[in-house]
Amino acid sequence: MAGIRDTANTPPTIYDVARAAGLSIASVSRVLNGQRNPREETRERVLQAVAELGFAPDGAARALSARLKEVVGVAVRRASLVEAGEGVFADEDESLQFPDMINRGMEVVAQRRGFDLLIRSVEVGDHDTGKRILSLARKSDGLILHDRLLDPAQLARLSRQVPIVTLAGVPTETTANVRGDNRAGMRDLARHLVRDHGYRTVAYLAGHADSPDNLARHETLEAEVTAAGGTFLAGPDWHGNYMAVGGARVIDKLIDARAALPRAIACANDQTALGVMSALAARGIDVPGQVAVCGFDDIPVARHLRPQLTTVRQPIQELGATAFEILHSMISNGEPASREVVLPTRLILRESCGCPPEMAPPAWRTAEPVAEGRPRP
Amino acid sequence: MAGIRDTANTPPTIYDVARAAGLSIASVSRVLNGQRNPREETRERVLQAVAELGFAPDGAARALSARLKEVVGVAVRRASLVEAGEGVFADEDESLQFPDMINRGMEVVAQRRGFDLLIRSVEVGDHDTGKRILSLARKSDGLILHDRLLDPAQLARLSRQVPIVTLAGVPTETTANVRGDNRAGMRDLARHLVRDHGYRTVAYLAGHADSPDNLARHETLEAEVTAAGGTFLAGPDWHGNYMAVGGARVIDKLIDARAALPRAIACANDQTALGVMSALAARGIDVPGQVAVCGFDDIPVARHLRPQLTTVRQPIQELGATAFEILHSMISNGEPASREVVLPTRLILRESCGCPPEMAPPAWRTAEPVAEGRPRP
DNA sequence: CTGAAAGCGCTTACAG
DNA sequence: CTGAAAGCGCTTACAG
Repeated sequence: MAGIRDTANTPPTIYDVARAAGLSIASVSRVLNGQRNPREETRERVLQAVAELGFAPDGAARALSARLKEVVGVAVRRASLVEAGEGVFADEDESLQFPDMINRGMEVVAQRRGFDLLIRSVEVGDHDTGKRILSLARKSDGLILHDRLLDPAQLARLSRQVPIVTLAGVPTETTANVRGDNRAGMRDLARHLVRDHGYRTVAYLAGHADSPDNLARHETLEAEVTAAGGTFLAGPDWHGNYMAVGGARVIDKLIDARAALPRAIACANDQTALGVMSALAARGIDVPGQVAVCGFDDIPVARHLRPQLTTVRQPIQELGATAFEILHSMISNGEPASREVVLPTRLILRESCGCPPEMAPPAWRTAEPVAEGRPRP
Repeated sequence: MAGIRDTANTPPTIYDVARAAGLSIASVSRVLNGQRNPREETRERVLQAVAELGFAPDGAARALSARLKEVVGVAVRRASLVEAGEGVFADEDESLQFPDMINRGMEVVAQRRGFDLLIRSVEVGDHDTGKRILSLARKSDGLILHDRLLDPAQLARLSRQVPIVTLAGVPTETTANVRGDNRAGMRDLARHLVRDHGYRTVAYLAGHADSPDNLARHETLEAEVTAAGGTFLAGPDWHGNYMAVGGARVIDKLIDARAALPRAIACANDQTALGVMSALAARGIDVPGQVAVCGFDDIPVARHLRPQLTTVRQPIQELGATAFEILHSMISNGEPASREVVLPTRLILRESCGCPPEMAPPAWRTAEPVAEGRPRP
């Protein structure tokens, strides 16, 4: 009962402040929120009482009364056990750098507006996914959804009640979407592989089948490769899940089945490429000598892999920052500043496609890396 | 005014449910919270109304009334511009894998208890750091603090009002701390470098000076190296900041000053080692041939670096999970299940210390990696 | 077992 | 400019 923390030592309320300042709670509230213009003396007395008591308003009470929580709910997909591999504590995939960096981008701009991020992971396919997202929504002023967490009907229903921005979806009548320019990015990559390196057989190792980004990357790569007269590989044998294990599994199966590998593999994202390179290395297959491997995203590890990963850079933190800003506009104005935002991507050539090693220091050591971003045949 | 979202289409309240079910709001609340045992018919009517309306209780109202927000505030340190380097959008350091993985570990166990994480970054040294953390506390039921965010006096004061668990501090009368076993981990690493590899000069590239973890690692390394008759280097020239830029800067300065480099450098954490290896590579210095480099943490990228990074593994996600569980015990019982938890660490030998390449597949592809964790001279 | 009412700690019209 | 009062949407004694 007598805990360490003095149970009587509960945080002060606005009533305590009012009493200490000899004023009403209304005056305290006004001073604290900068409403009207209180007399200088009133101001000072309030501020002094606040400082002495160490007062800060209770978030719940404030939210209930002001009808604003200053909280944005962020739902991230948690890999089901089936996807992540059996019995393995998949450290590697638990480190989803892409979503983590997006969240960081959101957080930075959220601070400026006085908002915080309420993070919740949801296991997709769970029958109560809808409920889990709804309850997250009721703890926040709006939602940012990573991945495809809800089916279109659920999304349509929920988005009529609460502002929602998606990060891996498509704009709808009631939701906004933020993404990178998949087609431009994949087009640049495809042309580099086919024209600059002359690869004739190129495969696409897919991400989630229900992901519009995945679809766009797939279609663009296919179009470019076939337009150039090359052979394009994709389909059931090439289905990954945006995670390293997914990429590794595809390669393992292919090799076990003694299938011929393509000259180049473009992966749905960097995490997948990481798994692919690892699986190839385990079989003694040289990258890029025998098989070239490329990713998408340019997560920070990409340049530290062996070989360094050629990829398409997305402005990851800006993706998050933009998603927050759009959501914020929906929360404050009732409608989004924009219904769809597409951020530019950029081809980053490193070793894994067959280009020479990158000699420049990593990007974080120089203002503008010189060796990156220009095609080197 | 007429936004896309029907402004009238506001989420249903418990009154709407009560009306639809022909019952009082008290009954609705009881059914929803499983209090007492309502009549079966009552239950059903409520549940049906809830489903039809898509009702979920407002988080703020629930929190205010129940005196429980089911939210845990997580404060992470944001690098100041000075630390992160001038004018650089430090992507690399913005991807702080260690804290992100800790948060993920917290999040997973938090879900089981119905809690969510409210994430806020705070710039340390900011004069209003205390206020920022206080206001975060008032939006949550308790706080988990990464890094040293508050000075002891601030911490003591705040922790009397709200449950706090630290992750890089020391236990106090009112707070609990969770950490890895720094001494055991560093001792194993030190002995490996000195005894197995026979290195005679070893430096410690420090993290934040105010970090107890940093201090313990420093002291242990120094004790082991000198006990073995080796030369130990540390001090002002070797001050990093737990980030890649910090490690790189130390190396750059040393080389610019034409200082002799030690045979081995043990870094305060992996992120620092990453910067060190990058700086050495840029100067054409071979790792581990000329200088051995080791880290601490074993973040997921460590095994993908070039050379693969030898390091001390901390159970990163368990660190987060444990911090949450302790905090939860403080929230529900008024006092912590334990005031200090020390989790075991484990030496992971890879290439950067001079050991042969790791041939086993990465940990996430096997249940228990065979080639790791045993000293190989 | 159920309902009417109080109360959680704020903000904000409404008077004065 | 300031205060008394209502109200935000719930939960929970308290009656019945």
